[in-house]
Amino acid sequence: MNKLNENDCCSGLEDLLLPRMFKALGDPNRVSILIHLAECCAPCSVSEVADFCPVDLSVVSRHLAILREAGILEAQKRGKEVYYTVCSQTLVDTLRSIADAIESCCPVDANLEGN
Amino acid sequence: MNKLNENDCCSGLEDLLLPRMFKALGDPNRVSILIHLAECCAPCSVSEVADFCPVDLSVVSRHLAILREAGILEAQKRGKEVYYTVCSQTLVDTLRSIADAIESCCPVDANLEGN
DNA sequence: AATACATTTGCATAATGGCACAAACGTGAA
DNA sequence: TTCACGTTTGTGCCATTATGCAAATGTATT
Repeated sequence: MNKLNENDCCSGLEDLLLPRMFKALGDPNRVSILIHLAECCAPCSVSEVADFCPVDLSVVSRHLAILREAGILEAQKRGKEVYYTVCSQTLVDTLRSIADAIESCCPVDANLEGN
Repeated sequence: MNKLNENDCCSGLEDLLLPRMFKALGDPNRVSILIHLAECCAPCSVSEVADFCPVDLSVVSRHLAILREAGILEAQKRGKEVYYTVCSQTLVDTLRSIADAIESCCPVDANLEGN
């Protein structure tokens, strides 16, 4: 009858579920930018990304910055242009770590059958 | 030199990166609610969750509804109370699917070494 | 039916976020 | 230096959202 058994199995979750990262992925335009960059498989400049986005170039620039600050994208300046790429390894590792933490905490999906 | 090789490797990403889900995880209070429910490992009523949240009970009720509509939580009514639990299996599967899709698209983290 | 309790919903307010436009900044070339 | 180009930043507008409080709803008990 341990109704509130606060085990610390999900201790890592607090460090993984960073609102900044999810906030960055909470906007449709940013998601489509991310997908575009992932499909591109090559660094894209701000202007190139903007060609695929229905919003102003300045807005795209801000979206890219938000994704970069969230650790989802990486930026590299080459001359006048700034090229963005997906931090795929970081992103993949983070997502899997979150999945592992949740799984280890709530093993068999012990959902609403209790009590 | 295929600068814009639009391969469809990440085709599944569009169906996985749903803004509603990430928007739900983009709020600090909702994240802490989720972590609390995960640590609880047992269904929690709205009032129980509210005891751990600095905001009003009505706000907690709304947060729980948002997480439920995002497919992150599950609700079950028992008498006067509503018990929430984490849809851990769904959540874990979704996160791993996203990770797999990104990984298969951008294999070795082919980041900023191109060109 | 009347009451008590848990939750949800209506409403107003303050904060945040996305957007376009214009101006500023940085960089390379003439 | 002057210029053109790519990007970022300032600003204002509008939509969305988080919040608290009060009222309404639902549910079991008396």
